[in-house]
Parts: sequence; C-alpha cells; structure tokens
Amino acid sequence: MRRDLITDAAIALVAEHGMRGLTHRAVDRRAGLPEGSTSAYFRTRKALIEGFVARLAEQEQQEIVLDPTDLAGGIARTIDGWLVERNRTLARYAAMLEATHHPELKTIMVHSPREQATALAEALGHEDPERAGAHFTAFIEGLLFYRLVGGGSTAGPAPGTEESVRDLKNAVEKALRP
Amino acid sequence: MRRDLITDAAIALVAEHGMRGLTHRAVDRRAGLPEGSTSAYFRTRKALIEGFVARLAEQEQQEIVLDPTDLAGGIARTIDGWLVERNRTLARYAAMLEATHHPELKTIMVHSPREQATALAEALGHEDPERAGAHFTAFIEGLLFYRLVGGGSTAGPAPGTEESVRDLKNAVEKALRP
DNA sequence: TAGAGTCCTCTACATCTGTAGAGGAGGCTG
DNA sequence: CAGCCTCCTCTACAGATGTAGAGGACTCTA
Repeated sequence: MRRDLITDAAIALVAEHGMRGLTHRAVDRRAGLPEGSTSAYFRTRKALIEGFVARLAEQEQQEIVLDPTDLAGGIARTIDGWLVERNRTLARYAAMLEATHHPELKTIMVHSPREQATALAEALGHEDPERAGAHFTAFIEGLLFYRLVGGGSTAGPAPGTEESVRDLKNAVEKALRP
Repeated sequence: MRRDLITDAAIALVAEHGMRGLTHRAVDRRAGLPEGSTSAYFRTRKALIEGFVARLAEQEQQEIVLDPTDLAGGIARTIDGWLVERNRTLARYAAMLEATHHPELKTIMVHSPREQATALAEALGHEDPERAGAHFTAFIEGLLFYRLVGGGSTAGPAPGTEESVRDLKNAVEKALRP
C-alpha cells in the first residue's frame, strides 16, 4: 500500500537525518515516488508526523510474549531486537522528543509495555509494584537509549550477537530482583 | 557576552520546538537581537549546532560532588535538578539524538558521569565495575528520560519537590546495590 | 460503452532558510 | 587628529519547504 510505503520512508528519514530531514519532498525521493505523492497523502507536515508515528505504534503493537522460566532472557532478547531495528528505535526516540512540544502525539503512542511491567513487578512480589514497574521500565529505556545513542564508542557489544544478549540479560536480572 | 546570549537562546529554542526550530533567524528573535546577529557569529547551521552543544557541555562540566554518607540522596538530588532544568535536559537529549547522524558532536559532549559511575561501582565493591557503572549510568539516564518525556501523565511526582527526590532516591538505592 | 468516482502526478506560489558580503559605528593606537 | 580594526547591522539571493489545486489515468458500475 502506498500509504505505508510513505510512512516507512518517513521513519527511515527521521532515523537517519532527524526530524529536520522529514520533508514532503524528501519522503517522495526516499520512497522512490514522484514528487507530490507525500503531499497528496499527508497534506500538512503535522499530518505527516502523525502518520509516521501511528505507523511506528502499529508496528510495535504486538504484546511481548515472555517465557516464565527465562524472564530475563526473554526481555534481554526483546531489547536486543530493538537495538537491531536501529532505525525504528531511533525514530521512536525522535517521536517521543517531538511529543514534548506536540502533545497530540502522546495519544498515538500508547505505552503498553508500562502496564506489562507493573504486572510483572506484582508477580515477582515487589512491594509497590506500580513504582517498581515504572523503575523497571525506566531502566530498560535507559539501557536501550544508552546503547543506541549514548556512550559513544563504549556502548557495549554489537547488537544481535549472543554477547549482547548476555550482557543485557545480566542487567535485566539485576533490575528484576525484588 | 553576545555569544552566550545566542547559544542560550538556541538551547531554549531546541528544547521548546525541537531541532527543527533552530534557525538563525529564530535565534535572533528569541535572543532579542537584530536579524543577522546569529548568522554573524555562527555562519553555518552546523557551527550553530556545535556552538549550542558546546555551551551545554560547558554548563554541565562541573563534577558532581557527593556526600559519601548519603550517596543515593545526593544522586537523587542531582537527577531532580536535571528535571527542574527541563529545557537544558531536553536540549541535551535532542543533541544526543543529533549526534547520531553528526558524529563530531560526540567529541564535544564528553560524558564524564560515566567514569564517575565506574569509580563509584568500584568503591561499592561490584565485581566488574566497568559494566556495573555502565548499567548504573543507563539506569539514571532512563529514569531521567522517562520522567522527562516518557510515560505521559504517569510520569511521577513533580520535579523539585521532596517527594520527587524521595522517589528518585528509592530508585537509586536499588540500582546501587551490588 | 458512457459516466462517475478515485487515485495519482504535476505545477504553482508565498514563505522560510542558509549563507554571503557591504558597509557603518565606535574604540584604540600612533 | 588620522588611520585602522573589531564588532555589529542590514540587505541580497538562490534554493528548499509547506500547501494548494488543476487535470489526467484508471477503475468500477450500470
């Protein structure tokens, strides 16, 4: 579908050149479509932004399924997956920052992982699971952010490798302890 | 100094409107200077970006001094301070994202907290302090990011309050445990 | 096959943006 | 005082950008 072609190109652009790289014509070029296509589907820039954010949300909608006998491992593999999907994750961060001065975007980006984390904390017997879940989510977010954009060269093992998963699992285990 | 006036206006702009809001003329207006001023001090946009990032780095250069008898409390207060300085912290995140497709910026943003964290982990008797320090830094970063831009309404207590510091301290204590 | 409706491409235009340089005001040096 | 230098303001301009609408190609229905 043409619409998805456009939003996907927008995501790639935002990841590679930041929000500033997101222009109607740049999307046209990137998607290999004739000039004006993006403008026809998303007349205003705001619509274009909302479009690509909705696409992001749509792609990440699927619930994270975890094996109870290897919780930390499963979570670690999920995080590693996000690192591998570098572009999508970078675009998501750009969108979150954008949502700061563009609140409508928050409605689109429902943050389901958050509730899952609370439930998890409850199951693990944390007192105050709400708070523990929030902290856990923050930790995950931080790990991801740090490995993706922070730290420079010392950002840890290459994503997608067993070593990366092992390192992440080690961190997750620590964070899961009650 | 005029130069600082300009970079400070740039920081505010980036925080409030994102990287896209950073244009020479917008900085002029924001700083209350005549048109062309920003362009005179930072001829290219790249120079302007490097200028404001350098200013950010300069302002955060001071080492974080910690009271050994209340480590977690001190760190919590530091984080809370970053939350209060919302604009500066938001601008820093924008800059980090920017550094992703603009590597020269990484040179400017030397990340001294990182080494401090490693030293701290070592002092606290973690085996593998390097890794523990990295994880700790990631956790802090995540807490900060989550409370600043993530989570929407459930982003926790208002920054600057005692409750905020208490909540952060609780999280930091957990993260500091070997 | 005619007509209606949809989807797409192209072109237009006001505005904004990056970048450059001319030239003036004011201070410092001799 | 004359000359020079630095700092600043103003104006210019090519190119990019957001947004709009005209009109063509194509598809579906009767």
